[in-house]
Amino acid sequence: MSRASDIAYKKIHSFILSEDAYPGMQLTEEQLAEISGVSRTPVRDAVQRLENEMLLVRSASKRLSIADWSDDEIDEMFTLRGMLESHAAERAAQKMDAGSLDQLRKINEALTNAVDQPTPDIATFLDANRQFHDLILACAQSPRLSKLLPALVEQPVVRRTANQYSREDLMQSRADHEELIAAFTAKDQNWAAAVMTSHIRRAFHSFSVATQGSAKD
Amino acid sequence: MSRASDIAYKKIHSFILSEDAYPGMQLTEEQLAEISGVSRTPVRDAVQRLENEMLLVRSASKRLSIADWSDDEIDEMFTLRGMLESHAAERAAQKMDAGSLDQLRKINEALTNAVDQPTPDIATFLDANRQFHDLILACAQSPRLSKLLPALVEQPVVRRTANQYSREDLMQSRADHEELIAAFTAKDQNWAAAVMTSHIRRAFHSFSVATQGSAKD
DNA sequence: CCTTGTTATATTGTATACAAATATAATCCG
DNA sequence: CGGATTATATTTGTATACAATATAACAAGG
Repeated sequence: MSRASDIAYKKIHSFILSEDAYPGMQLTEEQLAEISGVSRTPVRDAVQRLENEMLLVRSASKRLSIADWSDDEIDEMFTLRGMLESHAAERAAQKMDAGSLDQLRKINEALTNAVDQPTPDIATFLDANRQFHDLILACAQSPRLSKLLPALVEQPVVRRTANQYSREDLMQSRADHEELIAAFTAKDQNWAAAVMTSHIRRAFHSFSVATQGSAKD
Repeated sequence: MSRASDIAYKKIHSFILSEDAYPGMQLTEEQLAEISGVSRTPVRDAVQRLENEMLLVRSASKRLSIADWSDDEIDEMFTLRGMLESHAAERAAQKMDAGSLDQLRKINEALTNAVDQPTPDIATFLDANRQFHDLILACAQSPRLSKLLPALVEQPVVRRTANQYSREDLMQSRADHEELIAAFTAKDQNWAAAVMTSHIRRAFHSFSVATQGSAKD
């Protein structure tokens, strides 16, 4: 992507993740230009991307605000993500080569190390986790999946809850990844798809519990 | 959407469908501005939308061209569309109300009339077909699905082949729609999803036959 | 005091001018 | 003549100024 509009995208994205932002928050393009340090033109490009990812929403009168998802929408999001990532795993199981398998193993080692700390290193865990899923997506070799999935991963949802994941949750994720690798090694599409489905569904329920818990605070 | 960028979107979209355009065709933003009758600014907005729908593609050096899909990509496209539309039908079966059901029936009547001509009225058929699927999508009440699906429907693919559909194909579509209505009436999610899956898969195979045939010409 | 209509203000949308990047053409050297 | 290299032209990217539109503030009438 181009320079300024890319900067704008990143800056706005991380602003949305920051503490200064909140769901439903109203924003103007000029404010975002201020935050990004570029003019409104590239900001509008970035905003359109973020609208597509549904992180930003435009009201009927074209005003911008940060998305605020209902419980039903989040449920739906995980469901769709589960469908598409399972499908990606299915395809990846067919097309995976030895090099990619090796890389998956390495990534999951890094992930394991991040969890195996006195206090788990969440940031590293999340990064390795993303790499793991991205590599599978790449192996699926479907430009369309690669276009659709990012809009469902929704890092904000992930990050806002990951800190509340228990060590058990993290270890289970690690174990799922191991099983995925086994399925890929066996080139077993159905196995890979099934593991991926439960992997995502579990993430959903961890998420639900975590947010319910925080709502009580 | 806004006025000029909306005009640009429509004009460019129909240009891509027109005879003057062909897959892989290189275009400049200025040309598109010329076609649209507006300046490059709203054209760029429209182009980004069309990129998301993967009708336009940007090369590494940011040059624009009309997408040219491989057989594998088209297969994948129908597969994903099948997954998502089935899911939409599943949700719609739960949430469908009497009014919407009525509307579906009316739309399918119009579709039937279009087919029941000495020479089937393809344009009307396609329009009614789109309305039918759009209404189901609306009933599914999932903003995310509504965002993702349009990128998979790819009207160009539909239109380029619809003229080659036989009357039998069209009648079968009509029958599928009737059965969908029945499934919705019975509020049977599984039934609705299954019918939708085969409906899309059939469309895919009609498409494959049609394009293979035209390739022989 | 509420409602409605009007004016002022803020925000988004568009056009244009210019800067940066890229591709194409021309030139030079081997 | 071929290949690299510079020069030119084309194309995309960005900033800014202005136009259109929506919201907010406020005044007048009921």
